[in-house]
Amino acid sequence: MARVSMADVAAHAGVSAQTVSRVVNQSPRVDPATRARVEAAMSALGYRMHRAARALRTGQTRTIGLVVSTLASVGNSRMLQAIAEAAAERDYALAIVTVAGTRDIAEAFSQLRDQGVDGAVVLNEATRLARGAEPPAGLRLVVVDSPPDDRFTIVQTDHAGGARLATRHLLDAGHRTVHHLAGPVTSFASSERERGWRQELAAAGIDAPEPERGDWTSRSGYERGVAFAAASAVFVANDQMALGLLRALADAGRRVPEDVAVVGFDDIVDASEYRPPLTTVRQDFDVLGARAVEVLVRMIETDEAASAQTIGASLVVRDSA
Amino acid sequence: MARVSMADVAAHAGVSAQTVSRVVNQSPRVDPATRARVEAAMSALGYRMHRAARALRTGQTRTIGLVVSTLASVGNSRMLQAIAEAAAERDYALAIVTVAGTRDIAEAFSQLRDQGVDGAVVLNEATRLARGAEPPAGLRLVVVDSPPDDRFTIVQTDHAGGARLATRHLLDAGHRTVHHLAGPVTSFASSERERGWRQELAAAGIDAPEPERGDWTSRSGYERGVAFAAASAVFVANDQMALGLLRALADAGRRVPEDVAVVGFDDIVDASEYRPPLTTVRQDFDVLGARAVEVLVRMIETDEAASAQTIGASLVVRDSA
DNA sequence: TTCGGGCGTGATATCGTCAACATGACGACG
DNA sequence: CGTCGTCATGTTGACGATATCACGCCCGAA
Repeated sequence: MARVSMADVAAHAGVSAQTVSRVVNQSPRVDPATRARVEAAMSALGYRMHRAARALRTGQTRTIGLVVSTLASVGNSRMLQAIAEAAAERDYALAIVTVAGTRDIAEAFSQLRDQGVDGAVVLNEATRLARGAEPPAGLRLVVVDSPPDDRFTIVQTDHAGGARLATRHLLDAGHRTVHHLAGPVTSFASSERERGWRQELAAAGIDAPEPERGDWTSRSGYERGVAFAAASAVFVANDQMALGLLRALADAGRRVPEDVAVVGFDDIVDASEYRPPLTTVRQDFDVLGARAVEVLVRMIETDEAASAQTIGASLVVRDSA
Repeated sequence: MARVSMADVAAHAGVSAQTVSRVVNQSPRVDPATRARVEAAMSALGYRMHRAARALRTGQTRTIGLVVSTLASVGNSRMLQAIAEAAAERDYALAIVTVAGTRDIAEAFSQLRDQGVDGAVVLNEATRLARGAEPPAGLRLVVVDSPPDDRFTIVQTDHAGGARLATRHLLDAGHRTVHHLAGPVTSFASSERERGWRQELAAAGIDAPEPERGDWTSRSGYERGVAFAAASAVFVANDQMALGLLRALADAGRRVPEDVAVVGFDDIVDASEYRPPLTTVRQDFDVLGARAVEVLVRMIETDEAASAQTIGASLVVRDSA
């Protein structure tokens, strides 16, 4: 019943433990016949690597951390799933660290260091990162959606480009201007989307109206929604706020899309069942998550810096605009 | 820059490494003065435990695994967050393992074993668990929402009770019967909710109409929704399907709640912004997740079996019924 | 023939921690 | 006053893997 170690496998195969190690680590310096014998012994005994032992010796845990503030946002959940799968594919374990209200980013870093992760993906903490704690030296970091920063590598959606697509779509439909319900000022994604919206309006020679600002939740979309009762076109910074806005507009007796056109951002799964089905900008969370892991693992294994990656966003036209 | 080990702390404090170990592990057999000296040395040098080394020696990784099939469901995301926080509070690391299409539960167990977790929480895999792989011997398991099974401990919401609340609410409003849009047959939560609905109807002497069946997604709610155009009251097995149903009813020219009353299940954050705001049964995901971790950690640390736990559900009355 | 070098393999030391046993000091008790 | 128990602390070895060096062997070049 005891655990099977390399020594057991070695004895069974009539070789030394070191040779077993070489087989496990795919060293080329092993005779094919020996390799086969060792592999047979491994499966006969049901050998499994002892990660802790390897970690102790090599200093690498083959674990990546994920720092996330909230999973209430549908996007974060989707990314988490993509990240979990990408990590598993590469045989890395995934350790989750949450950053809740009082527990701040510094504490998250400390937790990562304690757990000895080889690197970490950070979701949505750009501003806190910038303000707050210095990441522990030597911890490789990939941050999703962050302003440029040379302490880590960035992977992001082309928020501004997506916002331009949305704004353009509304302008092309003949609206004289496009209003905006933005996300919180602390969010990089939010400010990028706002920037794209301004750019596209500017390109059309239109003065941007003052945006409203929510906190990503559908409730805030509803609360800010009254401000748009007189608008004819609104670009909303995410789908969940768009949901609230749709209700606010209905309350105000405005029909969508006849009286007001609405475009969201994210394309979360439920967006197609909003009333009306929401025209929105699709973020490819799966690619984003997979890419973040890919970049991080490359940084860990080659010890080279990686350059920033931007993933395109596309417009999904449904009925709300 | 090298890592600070117990030996370094010991040298700094003028004691042996074993004494440092005793301080770290809160052994009572340490003189208070010595303890203070060691603690001072630890903070002076910035000592951190090396988890891998401890794991190698003790055989315990102080890590719990979380097996989850999908995070697309809002409930799972919420639970994950609660679990992450509860684990961090107890100084356990959390490792995520996903069970995607082809990668089945057996593979998840194998992954857990490789990672050497001390125990695991399994979300929503009751049926696969029952059918499929035997969990590795010695792996302590807490399963959320599962039929009784003596191989693991169960933590669950009182789905049936919640469903009865919903059904009762509709009957009390004067509806002659209550239709049901159920979840997939493979889901324990779904069958429990269906059971509660049937019970409450039976208690009122009403024959249960044949339920429709979706797959938890809002899209399936819309697709099955047409079947309820003639209904006057519908209990939907989760909020996301209710969203789709609301759209289907609107398409059919039916007003909610005037023509049809709808009650959902879960109380996800967006439910209050559905049109109309959704009356639904609230599951306390935070408590559920926290309880799962609490039970699991107790099982790990005391090596005793724990009994099943059921968390109550409550009705949140809004405008849809 | 001799020597250098590549190749497959083995022996040994070590990563940081903790379990088990050892030690020395001191006080209680008969 | 000798013996024994308790307490604080130290010493040793082992957990399972791998880095490093060392060893034979065989082949080709000098």
